[in-house]
Amino acid sequence: MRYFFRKDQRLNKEADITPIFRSGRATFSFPIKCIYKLVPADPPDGPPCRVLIVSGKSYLKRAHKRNSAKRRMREAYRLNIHTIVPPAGHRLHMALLYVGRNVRPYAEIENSIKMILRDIASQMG
RNA sequence: AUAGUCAGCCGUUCUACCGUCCCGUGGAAUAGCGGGGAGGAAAGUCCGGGCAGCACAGGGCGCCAUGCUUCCUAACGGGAAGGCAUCCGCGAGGGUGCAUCAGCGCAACAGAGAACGACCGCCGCGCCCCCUGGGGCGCGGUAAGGGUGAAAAGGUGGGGUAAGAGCCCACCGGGCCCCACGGCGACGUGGGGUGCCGUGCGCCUCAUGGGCUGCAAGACCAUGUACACCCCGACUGGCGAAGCCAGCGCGUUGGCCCGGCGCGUCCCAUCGCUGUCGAUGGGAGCGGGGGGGGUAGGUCGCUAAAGGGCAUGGGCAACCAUGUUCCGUAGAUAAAUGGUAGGAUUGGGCCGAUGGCCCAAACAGAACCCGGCUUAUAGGCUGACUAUUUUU
RNA sequence: GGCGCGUUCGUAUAACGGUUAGUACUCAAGAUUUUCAUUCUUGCAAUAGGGGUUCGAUUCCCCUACGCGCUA
Repeated sequence: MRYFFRKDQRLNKEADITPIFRSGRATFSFPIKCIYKLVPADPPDGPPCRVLIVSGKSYLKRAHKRNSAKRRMREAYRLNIHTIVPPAGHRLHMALLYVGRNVRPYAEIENSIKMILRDIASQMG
């Protein structure tokens, strides 16, 4: 099994991002909040999931702390996203929001990501 | 040895595996291979430049910034070396300030008075009263004494006087003028003259500099919309015409003025006595201004530059010149530079202590690029110097 | 990212560098009323933090923290 996470698996267009926050479903496991939405796969040969990783300035004031939180979330996502397979013809768009007031250790963040992914998988199944 | 001052530097490291951004190569491919990937402050955005767009003939006023001297620099409100005053420190050293004062303004409360200073006090003269020493009233002189205040009109002593006062004299402090010497200069040292003598802040004045906006600048492609809407537009005279000149009006350099520059077009209808002329109304076009609509995707700008190291020479130094050096070079854009495991290093704690175990790893993350300043920073290193104690 | 602005009692807001930082609402106590409300009287309560200039700083200057706006 290969774990990778490249640019095309990220959300970077406002047209994709706004619908998630407007009409997505939410789940939460401290310190991460997740908002996700199933969309039709168009074009159909893209990746199965695309993600937006956010650590906001209102929770972490210093830039290096925001960077660190983002990197740990991204690493945990990279190693665990293969556990989710969206239904055929659909793609999963999700936003991971860091809402802790300080940066937690990697093991804690990875555990949180696993619980969120399990929750999403059960709701889709 | 301890405590400290100044200047400069470093600011964890190695291996394995899994990843990520850029460049090159490669290819069907997002496979593979090779190379590179945060800082001394990347920060605050406080100064100065480069670069880009807009505006621009030039001048004056205003506004803003700076303000001892000489130098460095692309430039600076930065830096270096100095000068003077003042404060802190035993000291090595450190902090703050410095153009001008001709004129003008302010100095709450307190106090007689904050600048044309008489409340008390001291002294003189006139009048009155008791009566021969005082008291009261009036007119003057007086800044030596009092208390207030952040600040009270140079200080001490003597002469002088009705009482006093730089009113005069000696010494001291400061200012101004002249001369000599030293220094590029700020200034210093010495001599002479002059009785010139309260303080702080601000305005004013003088000199120098500054056009405005900032890479979300700006250029191109794609998508898409609205050739929509509102406001202003004016001509007159001279020369035979074209055109030129003068005046007038409008617009314009983002505070204002002068000045400069640009524009002031054409058609139709009606009326006026012929017309290529005039008036009124309408329309079009052009110019200028206002206000609005759409896109939020991509490419360029974009990273090698006032670069660093070393050597030699110049300079007290900041720095400059020459030579050499495959020493090195992030370029992302909902935004890469990371994660895990093990070891080393440093610091702290505990124990059965020349070892073992546990914990921790400063401040902090590029967003167009440079030069500074300021602020944050665990711990450590180097050099020069100071004070105290001990030894030789 | 760039540019600009602000921070005063619990809340909203004033201030020429100069009394004990003012005003309104709120809050507390008292008076009025059989009681409550209204009204009246009295009181509590603040210059974001740190330095500098000044005799004296909410005000002027510098640094730090926090908040807000504009900008493709």
